[in-house]
Amino acid sequence: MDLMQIKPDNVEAVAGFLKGLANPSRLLILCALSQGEKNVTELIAAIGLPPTSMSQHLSKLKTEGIVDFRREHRTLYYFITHPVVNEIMTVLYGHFCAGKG
Amino acid sequence: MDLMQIKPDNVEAVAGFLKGLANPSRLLILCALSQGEKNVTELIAAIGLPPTSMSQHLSKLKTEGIVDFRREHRTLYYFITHPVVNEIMTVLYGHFCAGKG
DNA sequence: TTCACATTTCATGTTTTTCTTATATTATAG
DNA sequence: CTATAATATAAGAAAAACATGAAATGTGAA
Repeated sequence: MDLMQIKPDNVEAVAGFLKGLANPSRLLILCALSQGEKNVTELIAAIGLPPTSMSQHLSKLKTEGIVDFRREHRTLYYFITHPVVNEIMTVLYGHFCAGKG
Repeated sequence: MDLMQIKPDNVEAVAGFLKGLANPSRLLILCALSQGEKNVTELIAAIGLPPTSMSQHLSKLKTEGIVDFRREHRTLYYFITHPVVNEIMTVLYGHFCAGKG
């Protein structure tokens, strides 16, 4: 059973992806986006983060290829692009949150 | 579909867990341990990390509850304890490594 | 054009991570 | 008890992440 061996070539990419996820604010952002796309103002309202901070977190998520956005007039709608995000979030939810309230 | 909403109370714990994983050296350590327990010397040989660095990474993994060890004479055998680790590694492998060599 | 809105970028300070070197602990052998 | 092997802890500096406030960008409205 050798299925989960990550190749050395890929290790940096995987670590970068995980770093993208490994922050409380970004996890909340991804939870919000897992329900569907949201614009920055909506995310700020939902999570209670200063606009500047929100923008930087979104930028980091975008750099890692985890989210992308589409523009509609002045408004940017962010959405999850990385297909593995929902899988991982589901696994995490199942372990950390299920059966706790 | 609200399955992957992580509660605010748990967000710090989840982020901490992900930070434990989000490092190239620690991913390689976990890959090695996913094949079964290994002692520190074996891990050093397998991954090529200075002993001090290895010890510190193992310590961090232990702090996050991701690994534990058992002692046998002078030798400490580390193993993965956190049940969600293998699930996550499998998801990551499937996305980042499968079909690439 | 001028103004306001939505969002980003820049600059800066603080905290966290990571690496490195040196020292310490623990267990076994002699 | 002394020496050595296996591993951990301490302490330092360098690098990355994070938060904050000020200024800038791009878009649409008047």
